Amino acid sequence: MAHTPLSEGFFERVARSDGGQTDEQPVLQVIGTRPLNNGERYRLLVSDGLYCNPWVMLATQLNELVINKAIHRFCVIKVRKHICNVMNASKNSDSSSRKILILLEVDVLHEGESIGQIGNPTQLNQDGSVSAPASSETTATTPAPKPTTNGVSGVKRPLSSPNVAEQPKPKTKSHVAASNDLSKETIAPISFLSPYQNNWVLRARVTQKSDIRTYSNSRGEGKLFSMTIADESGEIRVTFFNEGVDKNFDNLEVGRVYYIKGGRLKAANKQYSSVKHEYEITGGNETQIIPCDEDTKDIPRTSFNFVRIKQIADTNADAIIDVIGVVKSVGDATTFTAKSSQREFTKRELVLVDESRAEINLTLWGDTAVKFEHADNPVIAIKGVKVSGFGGKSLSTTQSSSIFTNPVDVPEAHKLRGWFDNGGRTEVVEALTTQGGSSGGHVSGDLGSVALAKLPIPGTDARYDAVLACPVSFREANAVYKSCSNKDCKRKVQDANDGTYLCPKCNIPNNTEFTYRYMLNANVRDATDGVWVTFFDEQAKQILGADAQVVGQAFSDEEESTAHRIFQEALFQPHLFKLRGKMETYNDDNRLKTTCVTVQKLSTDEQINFLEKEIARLCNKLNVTPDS
DNA sequence: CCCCCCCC
Repeated sequence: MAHTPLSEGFFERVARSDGGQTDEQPVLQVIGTRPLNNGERYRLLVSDGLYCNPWVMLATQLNELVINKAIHRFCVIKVRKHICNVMNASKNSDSSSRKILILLEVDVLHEGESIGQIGNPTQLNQDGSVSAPASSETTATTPAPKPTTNGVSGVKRPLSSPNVAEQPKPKTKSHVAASNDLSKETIAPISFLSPYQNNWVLRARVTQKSDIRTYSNSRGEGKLFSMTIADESGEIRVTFFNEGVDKNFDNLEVGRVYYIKGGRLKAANKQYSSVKHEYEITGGNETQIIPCDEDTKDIPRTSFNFVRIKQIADTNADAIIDVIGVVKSVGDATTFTAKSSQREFTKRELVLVDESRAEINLTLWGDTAVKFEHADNPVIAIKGVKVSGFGGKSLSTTQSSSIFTNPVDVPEAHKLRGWFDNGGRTEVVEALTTQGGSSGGHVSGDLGSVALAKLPIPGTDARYDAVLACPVSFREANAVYKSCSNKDCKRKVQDANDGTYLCPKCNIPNNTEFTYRYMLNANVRDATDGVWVTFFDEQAKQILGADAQVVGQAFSDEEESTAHRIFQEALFQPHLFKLRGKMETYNDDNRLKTTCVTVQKLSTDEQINFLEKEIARLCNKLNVTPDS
């Protein structure tokens, strides 16, 4: 079948050019495709008729072409736009630099089936170089390449075209290097790593390094640290244990480039890491790490996968993500004792904001919390921070989080700096974390209005809603009850009508004492609706401004008017109520029961602030910008 | 081989 002629010799011209850039728009044939990182991007085996080049990647925006099979085996393409990434294995050895072509714009000229393979192309050298003019097919006289078990680069793993991939490759350069000179070995791109390859050597920058952590479990105890390394192709997490910690921790520096050879690959558990790679490396005795002090400009300095703050609203709790934001406010470091474990903790709360018009609370822990003293609104980038469901959504550092303050190599940091200093500072944005959170449990659903707080809850979980509302009516008569006088017992006592009160729980005989406590039903209303809410002692006392003893005594003394005045004065006072909604079955009826968890009296400024944030939230939801 | 990461 007739087809457009291939641009014969194109790969040879690329190989022989400086930097690999040509002005050509070559016509090429795709011999095979292979997904990398679970289809995150595609690597192609491509022929120009004379040479077959495995170092071709499809730009991710063109993934669709492979997925919908527009690009498949033996199809002929015209490359409208491409770039060439040169990865230097060694500065002093041009022949060992590898040129990776990334196809940016592609037209598919012919489907593949009816064409078949065009010509009999020769595989390029493993480092992407050309040994001899393709016209002189003298491959038999050139030294054989290292056996494919070498696996240095991933080339040996057949793409979808074994007949081509397994052809003997012409080779002029030996890749057997002295073990202490990794720089002479062929370098594998990180994104190509898989457990099916051995003997790889990476040239990668350490972009993040954790502290050393010890652990103790049923299998014993030990210590470990992990780091993220990156090259132009991607990033991967590397973990060292025990002796590996002693051997490597002090020698590894964040920001520096190393040759790394040897280590076991295993599936990465995404649950614990934000690093984008299907696998991770476990270092062992065989692992060699040697600093690369040559020109390393080609290796990226950072490897973040930032999630915009607004996007965290839709991110599951417990996810580990990378975040960048301006520190809008910094709390003090505080130390407290956890009730459950009696252990002492130090934490510090920050508020992070970004251009997505959203802000979120971030809790730092331990040493990180103590040392974080930046009052001047720095930009911080965090690699590996945990999303928490507390108070809506919040963030919490873990021992493997790394914080980069005002990072110079992160373009987003400069953009954020500019945004914050030119108006962002005073912009009203949506708060993903309700101030102070709710008292435990998980928060879901919308925050902000009584109408939303009244919606039934599917399932059995509780829902927490923060509303700015006023009490408009009280059930005064049943506002207080006589409770057990025992400290911390809130049970209602039975009045024996002989001056003694029996608590069914504490069972103190002939107890003449009791304590008045509130269990107050109030109708709480905002512009959207009203809802009946139960207030227990502490919260009721806050809105009424009087102890239950005062109200109880007034009722008991038949001075209802005294009690009534207390209720009257509490009407229509705006508060920020945290409401807890839970479905309850009552007479076969499934209805929402609402109790008040916290009460906060708001100043006028605070009320305005709350309403502005609520407007910002709604605008974010509708994707509109509020008129100022 | 970790992966607990804390509290309201």
